[in-house]
Amino acid sequence: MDFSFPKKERLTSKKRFQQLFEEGKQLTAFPLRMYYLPIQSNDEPKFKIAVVAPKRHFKSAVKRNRIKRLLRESYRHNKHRIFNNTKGQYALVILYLGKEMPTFDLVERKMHALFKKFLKTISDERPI
RNA sequence: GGAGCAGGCCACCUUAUCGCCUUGGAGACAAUGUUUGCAAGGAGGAAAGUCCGGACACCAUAGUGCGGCAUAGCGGGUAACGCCCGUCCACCGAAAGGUGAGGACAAGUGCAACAGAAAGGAUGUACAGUACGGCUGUAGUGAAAUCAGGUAAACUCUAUGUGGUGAAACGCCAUGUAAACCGGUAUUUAAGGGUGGCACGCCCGUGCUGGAGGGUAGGCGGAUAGAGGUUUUGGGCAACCAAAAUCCUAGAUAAAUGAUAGGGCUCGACAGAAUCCGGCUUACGGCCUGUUUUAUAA
Repeated sequence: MDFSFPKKERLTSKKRFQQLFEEGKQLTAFPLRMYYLPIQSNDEPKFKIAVVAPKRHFKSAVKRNRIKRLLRESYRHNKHRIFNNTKGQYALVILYLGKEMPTFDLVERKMHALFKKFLKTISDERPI
């Protein structure tokens, strides 16, 4: 299984970010929230993703870094779950809504739940 | 040992697995990019606050004068400083030691509780002296009573310094339509306008000519080898300076340096580079050295 997380799979365009928050749909598995939006691009990978820890809740840069690392790590371990079961390309943002520092275990469990929801919603949206 | 004072050092370690960023050289695709595996490197003492000082870049809204602002014993260090070192003085402390808006009241203006006749255009009372002039001395209140009085973290004056903006600066490339955009040159300074608080000045015009511009948060440069670190020698009380040898030590851009599992110990605080340096300030765990004082209680 591919556990890598190269730069190409990251969401880096500011334009995309704006678009995602304005037009994207959201799913929540507290304390995680996902924004997603289908995209069309030939030379880009299946998913482009970014993680966010708001400054509002965590003033310390060290804590924000820690949360983002946990989220990235969790995504990296679990991305095969959505890679292998979807068609089309998506841009994703995963937001941490909580106000307390999470443990890795909690983030893992919530990430599973979030992906499950995501897969279900995607297949419902796609009448074949 | 207790209570202080000064200075220095460290910033959990380690193994495995899975990952991230940069650089180097190798292979493949193929044209300077993608990809595969390899090697090396990968946050701080404060990276923080953005409070001072510079480097660098751009802008006549950049110049000149006034104003404003900053600094303030004396001497030295430095690229520079409001920083650092030495030293005098004042204050705090039993001491080690610490603190410091420490220039000028002999330019002008203002202010001064209580006490006191009177507090800044002085001169009342008593006594004594007398050149008989509120002229001299003493007493009395007060921190201070005519003395070149005190006070400038009072206005003020003196000396020195000071343009503004800030890497989202700035330069280049790509995409792409016309005038507006920029440079050169000729000519005119009339009205009006712009301009960091004011004045002067400066800029804005038109013709010709050459180049290509606006908008875009695409890419590259700026951008990491530097007022650099370490050691030795020499100079200096010191801050620091000079010479030689040696080392290369993050460079991201929605932003890398991590996650999990095991082991160990003294059980890990504050905290994450963003153009780069020198300081200051604030947050904070631990260890060591020197030194002052106290005590013989365990």
